[in-house]
Amino acid sequence: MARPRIKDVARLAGVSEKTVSNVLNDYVHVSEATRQAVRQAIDELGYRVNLAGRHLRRGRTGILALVVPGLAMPYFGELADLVVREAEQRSHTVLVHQTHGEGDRELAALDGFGSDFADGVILSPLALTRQDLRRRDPALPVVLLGEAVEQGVADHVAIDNERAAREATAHLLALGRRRIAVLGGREAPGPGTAEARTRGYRAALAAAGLPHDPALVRPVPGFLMPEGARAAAELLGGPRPPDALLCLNDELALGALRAAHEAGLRVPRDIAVAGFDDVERGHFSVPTLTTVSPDKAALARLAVELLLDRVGAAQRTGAAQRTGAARRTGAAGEREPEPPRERVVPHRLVVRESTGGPPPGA
Amino acid sequence: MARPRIKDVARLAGVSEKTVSNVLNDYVHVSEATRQAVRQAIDELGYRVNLAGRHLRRGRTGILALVVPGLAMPYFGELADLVVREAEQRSHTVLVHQTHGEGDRELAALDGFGSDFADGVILSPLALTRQDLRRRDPALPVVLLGEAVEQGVADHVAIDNERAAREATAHLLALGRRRIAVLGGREAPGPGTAEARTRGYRAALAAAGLPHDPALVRPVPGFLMPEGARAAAELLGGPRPPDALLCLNDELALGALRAAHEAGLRVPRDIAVAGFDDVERGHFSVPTLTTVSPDKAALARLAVELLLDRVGAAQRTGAAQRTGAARRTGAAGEREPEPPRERVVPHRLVVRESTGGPPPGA
DNA sequence: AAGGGTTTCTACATCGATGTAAACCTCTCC
DNA sequence: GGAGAGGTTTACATCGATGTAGAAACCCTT
Repeated sequence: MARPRIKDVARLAGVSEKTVSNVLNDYVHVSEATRQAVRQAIDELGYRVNLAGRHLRRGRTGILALVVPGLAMPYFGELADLVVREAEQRSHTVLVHQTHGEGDRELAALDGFGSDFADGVILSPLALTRQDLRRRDPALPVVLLGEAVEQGVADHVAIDNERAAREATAHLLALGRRRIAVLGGREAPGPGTAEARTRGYRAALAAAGLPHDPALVRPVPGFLMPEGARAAAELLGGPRPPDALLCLNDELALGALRAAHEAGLRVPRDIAVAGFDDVERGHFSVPTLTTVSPDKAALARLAVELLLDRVGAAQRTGAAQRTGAARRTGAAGEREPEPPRERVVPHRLVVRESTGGPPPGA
Repeated sequence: MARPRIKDVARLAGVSEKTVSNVLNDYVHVSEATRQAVRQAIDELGYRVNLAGRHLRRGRTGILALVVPGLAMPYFGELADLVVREAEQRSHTVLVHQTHGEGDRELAALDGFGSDFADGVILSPLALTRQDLRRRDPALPVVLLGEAVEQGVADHVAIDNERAAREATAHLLALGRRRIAVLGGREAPGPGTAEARTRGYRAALAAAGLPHDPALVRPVPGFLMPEGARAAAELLGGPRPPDALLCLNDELALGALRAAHEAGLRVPRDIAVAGFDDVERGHFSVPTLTTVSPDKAALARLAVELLLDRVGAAQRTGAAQRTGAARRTGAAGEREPEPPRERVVPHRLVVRESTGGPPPGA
């Protein structure tokens, strides 16, 4: 009637509970005969292991937390899709949290719920500082996406943002554009996706021997479409309008396309527009969007891979620390953790109509 | 050093473990003095309850599963955003699963992992049959979104799809359009979002005394942008092209806008386009998109509300069945479950440029 | 001051699965 | 034939929190 327990399976198969557990966990020293008997009892009862019990005993949940600004943003929706698939392939489940860009929520992910439910956290931070990351519970495996923080504090996966921005800017320059604005750009030094991309932009300008006009670097608070539309409208309606917009994500770029349309400008004739992220809508916008396309699948794969690797390591030392044996001998689990790893994911510039690329059919 | 347990708090505060537990759970009969002492010990040690232990004991995880076709689809991304927020407000966490429209994955959500991790499941099914739902474990609380299955099998939240489609069609008719195609339409009888919307479409035609041309009902496999583009291209390039496209979601509609553009047609002059879902992208497309806007926040709120209500009920009976008391008296927990509830969420037709609405600034 | 009723608190068992250590086999080989 | 090796199985303790039942402390009443 009620959901069967290991005890019930054991009784039916005429063996001990531990033997059932051994079968469940593919322990080698179980005779074929017993294994069969247990398997049959399991099938007969429709037994499925209870994760609460296993979790309590093992200290692992099989859940990974994915912490992103928001699923309503297509880039993160697409990314979450891939992370969920990837985790699934490795028999893990994904718990999604949204930060809405708020720093304390990012923090909470690191020491709050993170360790409660999840074996590890994949975090796409916007506001975290280096300090925050230093102060985190070192027992919780973390992988960072994007580059909102300095390197060397945790495993980290991202594209080479500076190079990508340089290439995109160079592409616009090669089209003959000379006043290129950066939507979402930020001049501040140090880490941060926006900062890195802005550096790449300036490097490209410098390489072309062009002067830098600070008025063309336009920060935005949230990297959303409305902000892109507004910022673009202001720039395009201003005294010395740009002839190209390098938008630091596709949301901003799609907003900018709309703004250009409303301003009665033709894209790319009057104004060229490029973005970052290669979200699917950019393939179908009018015009289609030139963009820096990160290898999102690789990003997701690497993030999950690095994380599970850490989880495994934490498990091994943690388990050792816990067992009586290790406790007795003392020094067992005190291995130093591996140093943080950096992984760079490939990207490519996809040229579409918004910077003079061919129509999709061509 | 290691993470503190209730035992440690109890020792430090000089009380029993149960008293600590009582403080943690706001049990009333704890003197103010002890409460303070325990609180202080908790703070001092930085204690946080271990969810594995609690889960095992209580039989509840505080996790809700959200099962959708895919997060890469903006509608489900936006919906997931809202569900996560809503669950958070009620101190629950959301686990996301993707079905990619595959029926067995939807099934797995109902009897597989669903009950493993989650207290309940919010499911947006595409392929499930009534049978599938009947056969599910009745102990697992489920709320269905959209209308892929007949009513009466589980709690269910959706807009009135038939009426919505009727209104949208009526709007197109009022513009003078006479050949209205349905992208994603399906003529099959019975349940299903596409079927309901197609019925609404036909009802509107009938009400206007117009004939029905089956060639104008164009099914699509996955409701994605490329499919919308392709289907629209074929219709628009066909022998008797339509003068309006009722697209059964915004993805299809955005794809159709692109196809119209490539066919050299002006929207809405040559062809009017309307969608469903009101994804944010439609506010910024060129032209902006007329769409049926469901009250997504209400959808998310109701779904979580209904689900938690069921979870609470299941908990009460389940708990009763488990305790010695109930087991002895026998008949305690055998209350019949509440019958399935239907909730209709409001929607409205938002008229934008793609059917002749005003530009956003106006 | 005894009795009845609360409040406050604790000892213990329990949720389900698995690690440990040791018992029990079976077989080999001297 | 008995020691030894190694495979197979089991009893028991354990992970951390909480429900139960009842003891202990307290309060009020008559």
